[in-house]
Amino acid sequence: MAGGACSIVWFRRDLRVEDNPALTAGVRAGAVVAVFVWAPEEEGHYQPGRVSRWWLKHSLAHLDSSLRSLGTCLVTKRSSDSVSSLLEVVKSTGATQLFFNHLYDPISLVRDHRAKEVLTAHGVAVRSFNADLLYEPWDVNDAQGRPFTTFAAFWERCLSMPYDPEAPLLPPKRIISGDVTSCHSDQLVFEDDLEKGSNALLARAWSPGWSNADKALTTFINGPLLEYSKNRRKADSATTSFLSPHLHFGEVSVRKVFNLVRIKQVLWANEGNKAGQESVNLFLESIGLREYSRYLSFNHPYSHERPLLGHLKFFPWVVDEGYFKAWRQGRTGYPLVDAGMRELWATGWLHDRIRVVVSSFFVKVLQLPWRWGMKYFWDTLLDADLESDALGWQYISGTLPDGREFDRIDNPQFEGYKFDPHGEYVRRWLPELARLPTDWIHHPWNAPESVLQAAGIELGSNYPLPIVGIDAAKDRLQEALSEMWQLEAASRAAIENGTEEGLGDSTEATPFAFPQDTPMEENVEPARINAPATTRRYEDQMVPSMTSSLVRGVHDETSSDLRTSEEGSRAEVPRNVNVHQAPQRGTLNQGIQQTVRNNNSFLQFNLPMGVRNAEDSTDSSTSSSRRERDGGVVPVWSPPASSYSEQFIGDENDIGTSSSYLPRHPQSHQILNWRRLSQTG
DNA sequence: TTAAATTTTAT
DNA sequence: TAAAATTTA
Repeated sequence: MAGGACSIVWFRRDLRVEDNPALTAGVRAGAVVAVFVWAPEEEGHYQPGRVSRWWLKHSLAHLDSSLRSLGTCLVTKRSSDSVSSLLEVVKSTGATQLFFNHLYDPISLVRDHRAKEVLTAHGVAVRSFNADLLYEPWDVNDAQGRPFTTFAAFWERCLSMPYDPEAPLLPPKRIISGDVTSCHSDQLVFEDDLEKGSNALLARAWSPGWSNADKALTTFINGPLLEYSKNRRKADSATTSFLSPHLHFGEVSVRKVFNLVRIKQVLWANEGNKAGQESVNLFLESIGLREYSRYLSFNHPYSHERPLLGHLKFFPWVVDEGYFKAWRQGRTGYPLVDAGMRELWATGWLHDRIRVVVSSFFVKVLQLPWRWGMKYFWDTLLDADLESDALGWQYISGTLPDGREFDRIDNPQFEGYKFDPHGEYVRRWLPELARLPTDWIHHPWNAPESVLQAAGIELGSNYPLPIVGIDAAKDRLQEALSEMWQLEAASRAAIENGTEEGLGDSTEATPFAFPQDTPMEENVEPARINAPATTRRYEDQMVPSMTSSLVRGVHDETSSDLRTSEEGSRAEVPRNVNVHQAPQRGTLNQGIQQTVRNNNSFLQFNLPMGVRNAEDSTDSSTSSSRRERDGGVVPVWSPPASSYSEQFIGDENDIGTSSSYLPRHPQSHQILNWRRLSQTG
C-alpha cells in the first residue's frame, strides 16, 4: 500500500497491545505505523538509569514481537528530538494521522504539546488518549471545581465518581501495516558491555513485556492479593504485587488492574471475607497513590524538584557528600537502613516499607536534600518513576499538606524490629552482621563487647558506628526548623516591602532547561553479599551524576568504594563523626537569594555551590574519608534544586495557599494549553 | 460498660 | 510521633 494514508501510533510508556487506546484508534483508522522514539537527552536530568534501560530494552523487544505477530512491527528511532523524528516518519510513510497516549510528567507535557502543534501544522491529524489513569487529572475536582490537595479526599472522590473508569479494550486481532519500506529503524542501544554484566542477574527475577505483566497481574490477583493487608509489612515478604515496573512502562493498564481487583472485591464482599476486603482496599489505595502522583505532577509540574509546601524551601538542608555517600553505600551504622541500601544497589528493588525507612532516614536523620535521594532512587530503581518518586519523597520529607510531620524522626532500630523482627533481612544483606544475635541485630552499637567479638564484628572497622545519633539528629532538626521559620518570615517581610516584587515572573527563558548532566559515576566494586547464593559484582552501579567540570574526580572517589568484606574497606567507614558537632549546612538559602537576584543564573550557581561545599568540608569532621582517598577533587552531584523552580521563587505555588500554580502564571501557558490539548482524545 | 492500656499505621 | 483503632481489666 505504497504511501497510502496511514496513521502513526507513537508508543511511549504504554508498551502494550491490550487496552491501548492509541493503538486501537490507529487500527480502526486503517494502516498503522508503530513508532518508538528513544530520546533520553530530552529527559534532561532524569534520563533512565541502568536497570530502567534494561527493562525498556526487553519490553520493546517484547512489544515488537507482539506487533509482528499481529501484522506489523515496531519502528525505532534514536533521536535528540522526538518531534522531528515523528516528522521524519510522517514524511517517509505518508502518514496522515498521529495517535498517542497521555503522559503527565512535566517534560512530556511540554513535549507532547509541541508534537501536537508541529504535526498539526504539517497537516497531520493528531489525537491523544488516556491510557495511564482511571480518570484524567482534570476530571477529578472538589465541589468548587478545584483540584484536591490531599490524597484521602482525592481518592475518595475517585472511588465515587459518577461514572466508572473506562472498561479495558481488547488487543487488536490484526494490524494492517503501513508502508515502512522507506522508514528505517535505528538500532537502539540501552546498555554497554559493562552494564550487560550487571544486568545479567535481573532476568532471573523479572520478565519485562506486556504479556508477562499480564501474567504477573493474574498471579497476584489469584494469590497474594488475599493476604496483601497481612503481609505487606515485612521487609522481605514476596507478597507485594511486583507490578510497579510493568505499570511504569505501561505494560499493563491500571484500568485492567482496577477492573480485575474490583471483581475480587465484589466476590469477597459477598462471601463476607473481611481480610480479603481489607486487602483489596489497601491494594487499590496503592493504585490510587499512583494516580495521585500523576495528578500532582499535572497540577504542580514542579513537584519533582520543589516542595509543595512553600516554607520548606527555606529549610537549611545539610549538604554533605560524606553522608550522602555513606547512605548510598549502606554504611550508616543503622542495619535496617544499610541492608535496604545494599539491596537497592544489588537488585534495583526495594520493598515499599524499606523505601520509607531509608528515605526517611535520609531526610530526617541525615537532613540531606530530598532531591538528592530522589535522584539516586531514580538512577537505581527498576521501577523508577518520576511522579511516584516525587510523591514519595515529598511525603517523607513533610513537604506535602498531608505528608508526615516534618519534625518526626523515625528510629531505624525500632523500625528494624517492626519490619524485620528476626533480623533475617539484615543478615541477608549485611553479611558482616550475619552472626549477631537477633537481640542486637538492629542496634549493634549497644551490644556487649563479648557479643560483638563472638560475632566477629569490630564497630568502626568492619561495620560502622552510627553516622549520626538519633538524639543529635532531633536537636539538629529543631535548630534547622527554627532557622527555616526565620528565613521564611524574613522573606515574607521582604516581599511585603516590595523588595523582591515580580522577580518570580521575570524568567521566561528556558522554562524546562535543567542543568547539564554528565554520565553517571561508576563504582567498580567487587563486593560480596551472600544474597541468593551468588557472588555479585557491583560494577557500574549508578549514582547521581555530577557537574561536568568535576568529572575528573569520579574515579578517584569510586574506585575505593564499598569493599564490604575486604580489609581494605575499613578506611571507607565514615568515622570520626562527632555526633555533637553539627555538620555544615548548605548555603542553599544564599544560593536561592542569588538566583533570584540574578535570575537565570542557575547553571553558574550550581557549580560554585558544589565546589564550595567540597572545599568547606575538607576540614569538617564528617569528611575525613574524602580527604584521605579522593585526592582533593570531590565529585559533586548537582542538586536539581537550582535548575528551574528557584527561578520562580517569588511565586506562590504553595499547595497550601493556592491549589494550582497554573491559572495565575501566564508564563506557563504551555501547560494551560495542554489542559485543552488533553481533552481532545 | 467504661476507661485505660496497647497496638497499629500513617501518602 | 501522635491519632486512631483495638484489646484488656
